[in-house]
Amino acid sequence: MLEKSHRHVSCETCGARKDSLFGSFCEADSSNLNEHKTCNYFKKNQPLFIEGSNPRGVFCLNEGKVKIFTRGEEGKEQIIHIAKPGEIVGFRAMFSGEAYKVAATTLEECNICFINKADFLNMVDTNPVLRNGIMRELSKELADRATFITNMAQKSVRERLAFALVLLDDIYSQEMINLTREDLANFVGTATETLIRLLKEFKDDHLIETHARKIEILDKQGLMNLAGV
Amino acid sequence: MLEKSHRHVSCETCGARKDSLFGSFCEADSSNLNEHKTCNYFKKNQPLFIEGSNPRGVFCLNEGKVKIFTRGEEGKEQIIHIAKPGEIVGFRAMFSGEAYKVAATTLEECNICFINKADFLNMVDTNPVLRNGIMRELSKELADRATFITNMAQKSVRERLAFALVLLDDIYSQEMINLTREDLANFVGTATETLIRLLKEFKDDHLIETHARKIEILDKQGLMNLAGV
DNA sequence: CGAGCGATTGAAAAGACTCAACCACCGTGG
DNA sequence: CCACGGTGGTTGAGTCTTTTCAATCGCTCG
Repeated sequence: MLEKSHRHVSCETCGARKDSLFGSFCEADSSNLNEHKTCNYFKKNQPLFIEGSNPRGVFCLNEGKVKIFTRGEEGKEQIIHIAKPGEIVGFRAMFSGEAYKVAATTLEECNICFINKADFLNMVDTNPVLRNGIMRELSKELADRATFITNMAQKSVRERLAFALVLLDDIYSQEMINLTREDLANFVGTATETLIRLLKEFKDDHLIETHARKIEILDKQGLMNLAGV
Repeated sequence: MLEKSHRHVSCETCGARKDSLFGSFCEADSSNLNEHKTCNYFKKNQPLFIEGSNPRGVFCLNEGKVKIFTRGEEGKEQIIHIAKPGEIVGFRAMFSGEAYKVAATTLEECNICFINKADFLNMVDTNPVLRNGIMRELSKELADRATFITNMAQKSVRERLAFALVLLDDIYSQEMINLTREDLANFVGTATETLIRLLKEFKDDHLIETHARKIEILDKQGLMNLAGV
């Protein structure tokens, strides 16, 4: 469990690192990275950065989950992505030379390391493997977002919810999906009331079960069929 | 006007190049590029590449426009982007190591140069300015697509159409917007019939005028207000 | 001149949203 | 220990947007 305070993690032994963009780092690279990062504890619902602010560096998730979102006209959040341990958050804005167009906020208590912009860019410049990994990651996400757009445009809310639950099941892997109904609605792109009604239908169809706010997936294949994947 | 056949363009003198990712190329770079590219004529509605195929290189638009799209379940197109002269199409898939997740098809007669994958990647490897330009471009598009997703999720069809017309007015700059109603509907993310009805409303409100299929923007600011930008 | 595609219109149905009220859980402070 | 306030979750009813289906029109191409 997470201590309610700053906890120092060493990059050399960090379990999340091997799944990350830094996964290929040799020992020297890792120890260099370790010297340039700081390690921070974040409370639940604490922002990493907000829209319009200027990027100062990147965040490497060691423990906990973070939502990435934009806001529509009336301030309603649209969640674009939910990042899990091992993911680097905020590196896109390192290259665009612009302020953040998205915001990031913790969904749980988190342990997150921070790497300064200059240090990060320096690593990218000097490490071709890291650089290629980043370019691959950027490209893949671009493709993911094209699919996301198509889903939003062409699928019904029911289909999108089924799709979202399948995605979230992977992100939450061992645990159960644990989001407020509002966050889930903002991920699916619908009203909270509509979301709740559909969840009930899914329960009636034995696709899921709810335990308070947590959602247990009973029939992943059924959800995938419903989502049309 | 475009000749109905292959037309050779030299990179050194290409007008579209200076707006492109190759815009910063010095003379030596340009002439190197020129030696590695081929120049091709494309008919209207001719595919550059389709979903699922393997990337062989990148396409540099010299003249004409190209739609980039994915397909939903029933094969319905969702247009993600419309590329204009100066844009490089298909470079995302160069880095992902995967097959194309999107497809590209010409909307008009086009003159398009092709650069082989190996040559392109070699340029990226050896030219830091080009590389940084690409990383900046990838990052910006990622942000654009986040906005796109939010628009799809939160705006009404009317707002999305207004927004789309403003975007298209920039893309078509000097000319009038010239798309089939179906393509426009697939860009906005709606049914063709709905699109036509809304266009009529916009005409009644003196926001636009139609000349056969072409759309003339009369009140861009009015459209922007409607779109909520 | 006819075929066929793209554009347009009408009517009905469905999906989703809004608004309003109510419930349930949780932590706080008395 | 319990009442209180607040947030998050749930339900109902009515409305509106958007889609669907069907039919018609009009232009272009062979």
